[in-house]
Amino acid sequence: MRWSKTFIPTMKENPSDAEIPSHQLMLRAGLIRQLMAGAYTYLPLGWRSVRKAEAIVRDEMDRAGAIELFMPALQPIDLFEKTGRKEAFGKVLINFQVQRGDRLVHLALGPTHEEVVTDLIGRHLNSYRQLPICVYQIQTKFRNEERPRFGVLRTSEFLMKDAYSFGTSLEQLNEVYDRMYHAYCRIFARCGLKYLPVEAESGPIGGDASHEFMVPANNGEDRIVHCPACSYAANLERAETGRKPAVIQTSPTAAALAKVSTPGAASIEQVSRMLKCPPAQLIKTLIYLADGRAMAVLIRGDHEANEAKVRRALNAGTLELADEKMVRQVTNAPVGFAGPVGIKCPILADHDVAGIVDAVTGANEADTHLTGVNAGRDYEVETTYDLRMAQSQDPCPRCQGTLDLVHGIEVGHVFKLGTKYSVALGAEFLDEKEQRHPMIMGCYGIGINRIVASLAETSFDENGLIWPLAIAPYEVLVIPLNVSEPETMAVAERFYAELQQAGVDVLLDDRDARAGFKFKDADLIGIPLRIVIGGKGLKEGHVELRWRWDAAATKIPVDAAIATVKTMLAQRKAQEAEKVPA
RNA sequence: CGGGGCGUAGCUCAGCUUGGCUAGAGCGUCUGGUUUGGGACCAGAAGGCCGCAGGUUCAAAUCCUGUCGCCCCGACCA
Repeated sequence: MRWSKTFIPTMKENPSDAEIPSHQLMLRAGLIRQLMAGAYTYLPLGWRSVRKAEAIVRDEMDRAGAIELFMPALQPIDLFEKTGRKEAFGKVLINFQVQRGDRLVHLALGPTHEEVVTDLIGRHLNSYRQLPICVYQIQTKFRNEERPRFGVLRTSEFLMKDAYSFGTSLEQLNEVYDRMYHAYCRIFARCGLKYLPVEAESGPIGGDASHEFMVPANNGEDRIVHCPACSYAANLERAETGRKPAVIQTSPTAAALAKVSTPGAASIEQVSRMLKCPPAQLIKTLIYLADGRAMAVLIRGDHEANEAKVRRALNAGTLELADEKMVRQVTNAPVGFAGPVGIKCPILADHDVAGIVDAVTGANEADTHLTGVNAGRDYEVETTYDLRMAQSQDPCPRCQGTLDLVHGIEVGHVFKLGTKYSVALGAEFLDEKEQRHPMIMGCYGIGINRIVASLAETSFDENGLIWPLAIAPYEVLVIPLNVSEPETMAVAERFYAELQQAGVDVLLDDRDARAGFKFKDADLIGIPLRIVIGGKGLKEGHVELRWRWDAAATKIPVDAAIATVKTMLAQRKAQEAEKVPA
């Protein structure tokens, strides 16, 4: 492509409403333009990168045995009512009524396609002989994001690869799941991303039923813990810690229990300020309803409870914070003054709670707290549990290492669904014994735009983007220094034609602009290999080749240049391919 | 949905506090010339419903009310 014939609106200055690198660079490099909050146009350069990511995803899905199809974004609302997801999605589901003849049709724009695909497969596949099957599509999804942000990272309309597997058994599910997991590793590696598969909340099936694929990035919205020693990784909701149950014994130096008046101080922060003690000295007493029964959960004041862990520790089906009435019932006090001493419900304590000497807790009495509270003496717990969110520096649950807390961008998710949708929509099969069973499903998503955005977010320098060969809009950029010099242009045109013939994605900067100007643009849009033609170099018979990530260019004789470029590209591709798991 | 910020030229922003002549600058664009290896220089030009609506006033980019949009923090995110 000739630069003068395409559309690459680069910008020297940062638009004021872009704050994170990927957003700024994608705008400045002419990859995207915003239409409204949460909706972006992909300009020619950006779209080429998206298409390359899409091609890699498609290639690997096919390789993993998934079958491509294409479902409508328009869906009847009834399907979402049948699965209960109209309520579950709430306002996120874009849906509306349209007039059709004399009636109204209620439609939704697909936020994902479990309903449609389950309905489809359930209608047409009925026998265990036809299973397992895994289908996928690459398609625009719609979600009315409450708060779109970070440029293209969180939008209301986005390109997603979504795959769905249907099988007759958990074994079949696990087999597809593993294949998808492996395909995902290959996809992200081929895209040149540094990625981390992390354990995620797994819903009804339990176990290792869900993994998110994360790209570590400072501006990522998700938080993940990661052990550099053993590569354990999990998202924050899921992350275990390697802390051990505390030995419950009262310190010999323990102070006496004392009541203090704390009028109006109902939060950790208020109490800590009023009593001039650090939050870590306080015990947060949260009253939960576990399957309808009240339960006091003790967490150190500076920590955050993890409800999923509490639910697992209790083996409870449902867990919710108790309302004010229930809190009054078990504590005889308004919300904010609960404590373990004398409380009228069972107690569940986090590991870090029992070791606090002379803790401060609510006194189960309005406007009053207790000091000198010690486990074993003032309240009883048999053992302690891992009930809080993991933190940086926590011990690793799998090895002797310590955990890091990093931010990440979720680019993919594999999930064992089970039978939730097949039961709701009647997708059943007959087994060998002519018995009817719901199909066992898995779903597997990849945010295509996020692949491109997370590269932009993690691969750049002060001059602009740095694309890996696999996702770069063009592989090679040919820059004639001076387009009005016939000798220069003759070489540039020849290179351009020969590279095109060789199947190389090449962009020719044929603009009549100064060299420095072209160099700045070249660095900004980040094409991996740059060929500079003209000036003294050409008179001496050579051109310059430079990788975007290298500091200096190499001089190559004009006649050897094309062969060298081909070799360099081949070598680089081989290098990038080395990182892809077999 | 709670909190905060911002809407003036394609982009970045000044002007608004304390109302007053024809609304400014830099970058970009166009024309001509000089230049030509890291976003050049000179001369000239075009480009504005000062987000929108209403109000106050002799007079509004500026003050008031409403509204729309965008950004950020938080809540939310199968």
